[in-house]
Amino acid sequence: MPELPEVETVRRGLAPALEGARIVSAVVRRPDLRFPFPDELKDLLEGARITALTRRAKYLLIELDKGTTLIAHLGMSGSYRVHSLLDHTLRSSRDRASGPEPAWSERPLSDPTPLIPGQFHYERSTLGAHDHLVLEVEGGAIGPAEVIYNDPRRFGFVLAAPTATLYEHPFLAELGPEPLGNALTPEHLAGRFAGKRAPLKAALLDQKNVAGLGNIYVCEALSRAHLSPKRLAGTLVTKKGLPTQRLVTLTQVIRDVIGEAIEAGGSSLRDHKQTDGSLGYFQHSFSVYDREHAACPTPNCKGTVKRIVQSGRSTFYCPTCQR
DNA sequence: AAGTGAACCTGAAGGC
DNA sequence: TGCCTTCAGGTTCACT
Repeated sequence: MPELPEVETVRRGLAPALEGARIVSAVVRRPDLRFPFPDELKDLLEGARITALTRRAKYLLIELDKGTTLIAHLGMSGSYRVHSLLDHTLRSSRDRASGPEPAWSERPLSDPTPLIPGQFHYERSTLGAHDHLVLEVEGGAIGPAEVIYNDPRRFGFVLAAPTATLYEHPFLAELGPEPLGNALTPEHLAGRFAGKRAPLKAALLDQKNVAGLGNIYVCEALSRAHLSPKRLAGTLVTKKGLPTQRLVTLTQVIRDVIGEAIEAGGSSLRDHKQTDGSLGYFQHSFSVYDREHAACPTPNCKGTVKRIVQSGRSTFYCPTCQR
């Protein structure tokens, strides 16, 4: 699922449950995802307080008060869901304000001890085969809750790194600038692209050049910039190593696309849901992604969106107006 | 050195 | 219905 806007949406969805919360229990339901889980992950998590929940590129960074930060990646199919364990009365009054009653279970836990004195504790959500990590937390903004990581394809992972040297971790050290940060400039990209013979599609997917773009948003950015995904990256740099006007435009549309997608809650393909079960809606704004044979959305362009394969992945673009 | 393709997994969708 | 193929929002590794 996840490119930068989707991961940022996940982060925002998890923050009310996790930030400032204490992890009451952790269940690790298999020994590994793409990589083995850290040794004693369960012991590391249980009793820890989450002091910050941030994001870098497509990585979620879960900072614990033990001097350790978890580096979590969603791979292609990872998702989190949050299941409130709040008292029935509290949930009812809150949910009445914003929609229909949710179908939570009212059966009490086998352990009748209330999580918080005076509150009733409801049954945990039913777990499926691909629910790999289950955290029970309390003390975040929404109170007691379960946070469950699901990942059918298991391309995602959770690693632990010392907080003090977090950004020296191999997965973070070489990342390019955040698309919405000040470090992403036409000059930066000119420096990265100069002399490069890789097609723009591949150059923008390379996380060392700019962080957080994936197949969707590269296609969308190139469409808006009217640049062919097959054009060589080096052609956007002058002989003196300066950005061309086209590269200035490309830099701006990357910001625009990513910013708009975050505001829309990301893109929901194949029924992917946010942490609260709702859907992002940026997919309705796609210009070209997954729109093969559709009319090109560029004003006055009579072209048709075409699908090609570049380095084994689908690229969607309009050959008429993207040059 | 840099650039391309295969590999890692499961599940959904489409063709026959 | 069922079987087969293809494809999927990512990343790393092994080859030219």
